[in-house]
Amino acid sequence: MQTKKEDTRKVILEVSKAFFLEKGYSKTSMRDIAKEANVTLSNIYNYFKNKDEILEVILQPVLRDMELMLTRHNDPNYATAQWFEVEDVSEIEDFKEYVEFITTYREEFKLLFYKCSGSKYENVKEFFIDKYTESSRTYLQLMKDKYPQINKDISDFFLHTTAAWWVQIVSETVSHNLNEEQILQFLKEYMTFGTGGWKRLMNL
Amino acid sequence: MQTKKEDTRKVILEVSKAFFLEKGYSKTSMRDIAKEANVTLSNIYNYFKNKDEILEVILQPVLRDMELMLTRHNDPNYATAQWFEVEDVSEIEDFKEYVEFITTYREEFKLLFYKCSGSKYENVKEFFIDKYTESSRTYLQLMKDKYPQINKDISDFFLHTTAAWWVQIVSETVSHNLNEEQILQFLKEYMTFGTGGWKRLMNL
Amino acid sequence: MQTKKEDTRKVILEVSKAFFLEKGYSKTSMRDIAKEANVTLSNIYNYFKNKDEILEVILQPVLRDMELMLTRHNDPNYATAQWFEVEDVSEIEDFKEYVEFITTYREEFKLLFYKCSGSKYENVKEFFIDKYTESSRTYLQLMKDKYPQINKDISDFFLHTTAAWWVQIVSETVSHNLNEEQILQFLKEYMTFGTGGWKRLMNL
Amino acid sequence: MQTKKEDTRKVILEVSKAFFLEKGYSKTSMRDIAKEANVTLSNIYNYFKNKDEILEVILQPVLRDMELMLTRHNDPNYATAQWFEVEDVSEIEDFKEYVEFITTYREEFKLLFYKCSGSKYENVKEFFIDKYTESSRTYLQLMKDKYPQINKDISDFFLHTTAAWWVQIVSETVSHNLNEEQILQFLKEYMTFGTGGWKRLMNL
DNA sequence: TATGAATGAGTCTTCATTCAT
DNA sequence: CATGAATGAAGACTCATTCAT
Repeated sequence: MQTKKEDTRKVILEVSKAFFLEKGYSKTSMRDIAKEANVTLSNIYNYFKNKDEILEVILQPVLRDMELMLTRHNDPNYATAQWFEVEDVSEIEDFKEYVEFITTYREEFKLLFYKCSGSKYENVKEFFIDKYTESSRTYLQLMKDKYPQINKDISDFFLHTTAAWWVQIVSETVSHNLNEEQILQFLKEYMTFGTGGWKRLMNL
Repeated sequence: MQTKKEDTRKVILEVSKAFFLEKGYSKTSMRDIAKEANVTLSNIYNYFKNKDEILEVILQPVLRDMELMLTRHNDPNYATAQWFEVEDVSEIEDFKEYVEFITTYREEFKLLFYKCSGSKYENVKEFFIDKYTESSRTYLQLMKDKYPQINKDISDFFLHTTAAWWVQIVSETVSHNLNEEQILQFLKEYMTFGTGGWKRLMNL
Repeated sequence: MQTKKEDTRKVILEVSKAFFLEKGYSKTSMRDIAKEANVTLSNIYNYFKNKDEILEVILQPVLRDMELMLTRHNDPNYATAQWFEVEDVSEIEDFKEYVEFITTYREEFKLLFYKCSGSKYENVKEFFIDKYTESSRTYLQLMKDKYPQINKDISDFFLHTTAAWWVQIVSETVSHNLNEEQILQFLKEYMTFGTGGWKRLMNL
Repeated sequence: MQTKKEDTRKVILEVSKAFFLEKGYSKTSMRDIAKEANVTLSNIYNYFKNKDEILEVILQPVLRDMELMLTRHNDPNYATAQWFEVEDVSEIEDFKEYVEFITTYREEFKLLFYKCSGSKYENVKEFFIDKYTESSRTYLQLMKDKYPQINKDISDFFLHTTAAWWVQIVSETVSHNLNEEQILQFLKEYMTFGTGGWKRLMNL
């Protein structure tokens, strides 16, 4: 039976994703994929130039949306409106967006954070943390402008650390298969803790 | 000419450590090590029974001391005396111990946290996080006994998350090559932030 | 130029068989096979999953037919009709089957009985002897029912020993390259000797 | 502590024997031996020129005595006095010698028959069978001279086969750890069976 | 005699990738 | 698009043996 080109491609991707999630990138062989996808080994190379590219294609969507999200959150207009001014944490708007994001890309995140050692993405975590740190830095600057009495000596490393915490949270939310409700409950705790922490640290 | 056994052993260990740090455990081959150490491949096996054992020997000291530290910190007497009752964060005693620990084992930590996928240690991080979560849980229980008005609904996942944060911090302190002073400054921020956060979260 | 898959496979099998017969299983290396078969070492693994499987494929037919033969001969109806009731030994029916069996699988038997130490078949001889002993035991029981005056004290070890003799005979028939005629002559002697022996031993 | 030369040698031999029996010749490494014998690996080579020689020394006594026994039994005077003229099998003289021989060299026989594949002795069985066949041939010739009416057409292969049976028996007696009594009982069965067989085969 | 150190040729096996058809 | 066949470099590990001291 003849399969349409796009179908084959899709099957390869699905099978690869499943294997990567199950055994990890480097412990999945092209042969594994070929066999499970009912495709000849060599035919895979008609669709993807190598093993790395398969992973690349799989991760492309998350990475793109992540990028988008991060740049959007770096927008000054967006940034200042938030967080530690809030009393009732559940009011915060972008919770929903965040939760949806996580649940949409659950598997891709797992892949990204736990299963791609050996590939060129094995240091993605660092990359995101750096991006997020950058984002926090900008935000903090805005805060300083707005509230001049603020503690000015927050180290870059501390920012880095909170960013890392955040990324860690995303990856664990995903790996522990938290459902939407659990995520929301957790986020409240996290925000409560976070606002308390930031306020004290900033002498607000 | 006869090289003293301990010399060769040391060279192998040093070379291995360097390679592991540079390229990661699984991308370092026994041949790499042999060549760089000016030793025949097979001779390595006169010193270590396999690749894993090399890593084991390298990591043994950190792991032992880490274990010691963790069990000591799990002592209830020790646990309650700390943290968010403190006003001036810099008073806290074991900062020094912690800092020394990190600086002593800088490279081993890097190895442990970033470079040993493919070895039997690839899940140490999870292991430590779990240990630490357990430790936090105990601590929280003690707090609840002491302050009955405390917020009782802190989720286990949140505890897990803070534990992960902490482990993350250790690993980053190390990977960013923070010097003692920087670590100390950071720790103060961290404690300040943390006490603020916990107090708010617990309605203290 | 593309060789047909079955050709290469066949060549590998033939070369392997020849080597195994010549040097034994464990002293034949995959390299030996590859070189002699004009195939890359790794290409062998496209046909067989490991060294053991090569031997397995070579021996499969004999083992299957052997199994068949043994189960068929364990049939009670079959068993009692035979042997020491016969006066003229050459009447016995299944001589032909047996002889054909041996001549068909001459080389495989050699392999099986003399050349596969180190492989998972290294204890086949014991296996067959045990099967055959079991078979003899059943047969003897039937005889006891039929001829109550029979000597009842034949030790299990003796049965084992005759079974071993039989298996030994098969393996030697093969290793000495006896032709059909020689086998037949021998079988007559064997039957004559055997009936004489059993009759005396059983007081018949 | 200084060990006397002969002691070391003895220890090496004992340990080797134990290992060979346990794991087989080729799966026992010189290192295994050295470690267990508390001797340095290289020191073994001061006592034996290589691995094969160790086995050689271990097997030397059995082989020598076996040789002696075989040549003695080939003596015409000795040969004719025996076997199928006897009515009560238990009268036969050399049973005791045989049994003692087996029990004395039990372990060496095990080694010889089951555990030395990979060594130069891996075909000892064939060697013994051939010797024994030769012996039977001589004996048969003597019989023919004495009883002219004897069936003259006993094939060499049949002789070979009975020789093989005999050797097989020795090896199994040993591997099944039969005690003296069991050996004796078995020998009676064997002789009874054998005389019955030979008489019928020879038309006596 | 004894030792510690070292060696080199060897084992089987894996895998991403290429190439002619 | 698809296939079957093949490849080469690499992987970890083993082991009898030698050599300088």
